[in-house]
Amino acid sequence: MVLYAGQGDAQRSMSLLWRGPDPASGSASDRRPSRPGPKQGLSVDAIVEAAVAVADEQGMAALSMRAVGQRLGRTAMALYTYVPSKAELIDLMYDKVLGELPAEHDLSRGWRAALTAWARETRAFYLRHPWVLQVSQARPVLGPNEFATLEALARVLHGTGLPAPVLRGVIGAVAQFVRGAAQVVADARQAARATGVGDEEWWFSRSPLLERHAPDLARRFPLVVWINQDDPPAVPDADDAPYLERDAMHNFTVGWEVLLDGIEASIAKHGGDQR
Amino acid sequence: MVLYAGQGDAQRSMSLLWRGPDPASGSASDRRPSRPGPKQGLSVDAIVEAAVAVADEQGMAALSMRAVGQRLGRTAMALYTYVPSKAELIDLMYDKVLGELPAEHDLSRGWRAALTAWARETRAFYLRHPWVLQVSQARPVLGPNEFATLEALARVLHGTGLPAPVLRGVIGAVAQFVRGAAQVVADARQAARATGVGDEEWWFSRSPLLERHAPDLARRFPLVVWINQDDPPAVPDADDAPYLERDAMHNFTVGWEVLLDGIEASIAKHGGDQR
DNA sequence: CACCGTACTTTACGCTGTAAGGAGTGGCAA
DNA sequence: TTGCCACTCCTTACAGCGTAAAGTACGGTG
Repeated sequence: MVLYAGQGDAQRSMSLLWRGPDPASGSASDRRPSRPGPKQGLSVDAIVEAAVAVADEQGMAALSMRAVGQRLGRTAMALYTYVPSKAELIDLMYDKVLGELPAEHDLSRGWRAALTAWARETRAFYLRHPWVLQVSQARPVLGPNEFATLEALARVLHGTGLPAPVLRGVIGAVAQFVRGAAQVVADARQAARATGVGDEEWWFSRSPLLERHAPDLARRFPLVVWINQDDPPAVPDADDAPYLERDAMHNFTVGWEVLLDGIEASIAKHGGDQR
Repeated sequence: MVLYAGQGDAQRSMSLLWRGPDPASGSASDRRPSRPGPKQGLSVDAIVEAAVAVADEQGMAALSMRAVGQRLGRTAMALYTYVPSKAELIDLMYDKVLGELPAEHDLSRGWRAALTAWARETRAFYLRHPWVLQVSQARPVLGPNEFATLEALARVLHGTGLPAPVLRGVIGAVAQFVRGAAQVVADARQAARATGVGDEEWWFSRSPLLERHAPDLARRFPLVVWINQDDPPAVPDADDAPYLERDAMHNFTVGWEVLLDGIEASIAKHGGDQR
């Protein structure tokens, strides 16, 4: 078996992700208690925390090594003493914030209620840390909190008695739905902040232009017009939310109901042997 | 009503998106038939086509004005004669490739079959142009093909008789599911190409490290282990597909079934008055 | 006290989108 | 025919990015 590139970095990456509690600084495993030279003024934890703050406040695009360094009163290059590269820093950020999600859910009122609570928490989490949505889904980070959140979701659905391969598909669908729904809202907020133009004003400025360039819209795309014929019914949680967000909240609740009913049908089909 | 920034660009953007057939070059509306100065060596269409080619071949990250210019034998700045900025170019790319999607679907065998055909086509489309997944969802481009694809999807589901607000939610869920499922595969391919490490080798290099740093995985996260206990059943379309992609295909079919059953339940609830 | 490993800094490279200004082309009015 | 000038396309420039390379200053250990 030939070993490919990325192996050395994987070493560093794994020990950073799984490093134990951090008494003062550095990682517990590869750090001698005393060493020559100046004292360490930073720590991996401090750097990750600062990076999360930058990303939360200014978005993933503004997350630069220089920006993180500046927040800590250092240059960009100082960070490379603690973290091998920006990619590993993002992995650490990702696994750290995943720790905010609860590991347990109340199953006493059935899986539908528990899964809905999970969805609401996860949605709120994504909107609190919208940059998480830009972390690639392709290869898992394999950090402790990533495993913990997956375990928590699996625990909610395990009681349905669905066989493992089906459960994998259901978990994927559910996770993707919440992620996608949050993405739309996060993108909209990002756009509003980046351009300084809110959704409502944006639409008011586009609408007459569309009318001019495509006056026959209603004839060419009758169903698009029909679908948007009326405002969404009020949604309890989002009375004060701006334009697009109220719409997004409505779509979220409708789509979520569809998904839950679909899971119910799947349980009926594949035999839920437990309650 | 105060008009905000972005208005002037919106003008240009709209006339580029909705410009009629392109006899030789330039846009039909704001281009006089003859003009002083050197002949135009490029055209908006040629630039958009070249940009799509670059993005298809090298990914969104490699799409630079210099790269597009080079493919056309010009410098980056030459493009600015035809296109106001990179943002508008991406809008044009997006609306152009959306034109590849079919506008009609065979409804003779019911909405389930038609919607499934739609999903397969859309998934294949995303994998053909993975960069499309990185175009922001927040604010629609309002181009002709964007309307056309939405109309096509609405037409498939209109026959269910679902009321408009519910249909909006269903359309959103369906579109998000396909987009998310394609995203995972696209990200994986991108990662494999960028790092030169395939999924299988990647896992083989990570697995022993994980074992070393977290030897109690099975005890801490029993359901994560249980869920992945066995290989996914073979899926017809993806026998030759690599590792992760076969898994992704399985999840896609399972999740899709869940979604279809959920829509069925929604029709039963909200009264499908048509067939 | 000298040594030398360490924390951190400065400098540098090639990349990005695009503003600014310059060069050469060619239709049209004088 | 000449000169104008709108036009296409070019070169140059700037501030920003991740990070390699080299330099500086600190301080525990021989």
